[in-house]
Amino acid sequence: MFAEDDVSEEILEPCGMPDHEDCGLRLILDRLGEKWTVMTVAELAGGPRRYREIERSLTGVTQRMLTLTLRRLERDGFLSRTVEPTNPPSVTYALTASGQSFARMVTHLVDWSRSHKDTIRLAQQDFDRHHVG
Amino acid sequence: MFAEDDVSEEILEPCGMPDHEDCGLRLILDRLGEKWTVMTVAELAGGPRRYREIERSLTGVTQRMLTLTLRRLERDGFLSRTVEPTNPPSVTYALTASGQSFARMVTHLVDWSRSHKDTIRLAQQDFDRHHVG
DNA sequence: CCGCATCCGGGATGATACTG
DNA sequence: CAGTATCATCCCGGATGCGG
Repeated sequence: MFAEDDVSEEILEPCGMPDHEDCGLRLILDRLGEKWTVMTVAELAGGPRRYREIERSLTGVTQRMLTLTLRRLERDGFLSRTVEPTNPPSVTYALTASGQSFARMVTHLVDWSRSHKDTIRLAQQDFDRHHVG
Repeated sequence: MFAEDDVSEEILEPCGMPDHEDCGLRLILDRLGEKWTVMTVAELAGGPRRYREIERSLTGVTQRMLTLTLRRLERDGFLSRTVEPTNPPSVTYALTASGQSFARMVTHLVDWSRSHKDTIRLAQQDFDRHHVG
């Protein structure tokens, strides 16, 4: 996938512009741009997890940001939140069908990143050499 | 592609965490999260463009943001910048091979967004109804 | 035409403390 | 355990003006 063959003047939708609002790409891009979204989805792709488990797996996340991230993913319908009214309480998060589809799309991104990161980093180093020294 | 079938506990790389820095996903996510990246790449996917042409096609972009966006894409090796030393100067931008691959990956995102935006918007409306009254 | 420099506001993120 | 509340901070992005 993501072969290096010709692109043949393929026209992308300039989503986000007045004429193309309905593509909904910004919805996804904004969510992807947030710092903890991908890692959270990645963790939940391994199966349902409790709040504390997710927190431990996301090194450096604060409770505030984790809660915000989970709320937004829940709002998008990507994950479900199940509360066990025990004491102490237990809250379990799990990907929905939509969330699993989202997770699979993220996998494409990860694959693409992995196979291009070296090229990109080299290009950046070249650029930086030519534009400072 | 992006079928709704089972996800079978697929494990995503939690890129960005200490143990997984090398996946390079943040490189891409940060770039995608920026406001004008996708539209710029989309415009250039239609062929080489001059600065002024890109500016006109990106409704609402400021010169500052367009220049920043182009610089960062150039730094990543996604586009080339060719200066014609005429008067007034003429600068042409074009996708590189790497940039065309990037553009194709973006197309996947666009396709996914388009086919899920309704579901997502509905989920958001449901959530908002249940969480405000 | 193609930029760069400067100032500034707002949203995303982080730190810390507190609660049922 | 699973959050909420408050304050501090950083950076993206917009507005504006100048320069080659």
